[in-house]
Amino acid sequence: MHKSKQKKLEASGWKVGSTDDFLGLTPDESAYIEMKLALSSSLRQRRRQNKLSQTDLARLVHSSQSRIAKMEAGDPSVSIDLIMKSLLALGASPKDVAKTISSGASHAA
Amino acid sequence: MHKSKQKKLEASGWKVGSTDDFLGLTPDESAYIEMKLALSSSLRQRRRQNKLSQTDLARLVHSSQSRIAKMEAGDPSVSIDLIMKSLLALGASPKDVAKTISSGASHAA
DNA sequence: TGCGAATATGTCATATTTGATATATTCTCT
DNA sequence: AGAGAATATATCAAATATGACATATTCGCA
Repeated sequence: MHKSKQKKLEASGWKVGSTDDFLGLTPDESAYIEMKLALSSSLRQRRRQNKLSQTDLARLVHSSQSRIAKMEAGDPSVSIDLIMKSLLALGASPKDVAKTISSGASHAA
Repeated sequence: MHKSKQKKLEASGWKVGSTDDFLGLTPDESAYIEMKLALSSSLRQRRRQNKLSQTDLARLVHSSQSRIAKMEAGDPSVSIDLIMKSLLALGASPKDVAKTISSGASHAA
């Protein structure tokens, strides 16, 4: 995770310290963000596979288009809870969720 | 949720009636609760492995003993986000989190 | 190119989650 | 059994997440 990823994170609205090792984030923080981003992109992928617009999905999960957009962007204002609930609503199983998290993880502890 | 999983949960200190025959829960809802309970019991397990009291862990994650207790109880008032962040603070990796979710899941897709 | 649909971005009132605090209950010893 | 630590439960003000909405931007395609 280096320059290119930093850009992504900053672009997503995460406040990122300026220069340090892992972008000024503690290992915990970056692990958390990694999981969240993995889930976010999984959500977009599944929504598209199901041929739904963000508006469609919003109706399905009783939310709004703007919030779906924010989920998929990994916006700091959305909780992992909400992303997970949406994934489940799209037919994902807990095991699917687990796989997503695993695949997003860069290095284990 | 069947025998083997129920045993697992009970072994990690949980009084589990049954999860997915909770009355009136949609599959999504029970899947969500399953994940949450799996993470909850994993938290307790890890905290104990590290020989920390709830008060110790509370200090570690800048929370309070009562909230740790609620996390471990799977209280509806605590988010999965918070449980995950606490797990990471205890040294769990995203892959560990994924494994926990998988092991708590009853039916794959 | 232009038009319409999809998606992104920003704000806001309301709802939920949070840490703190107090207190009750349950464990763990001797 | 009794003391002290650990954990559970309840409540509350403050912080954060939420859906709704308005609007901007990007996309797909004829």
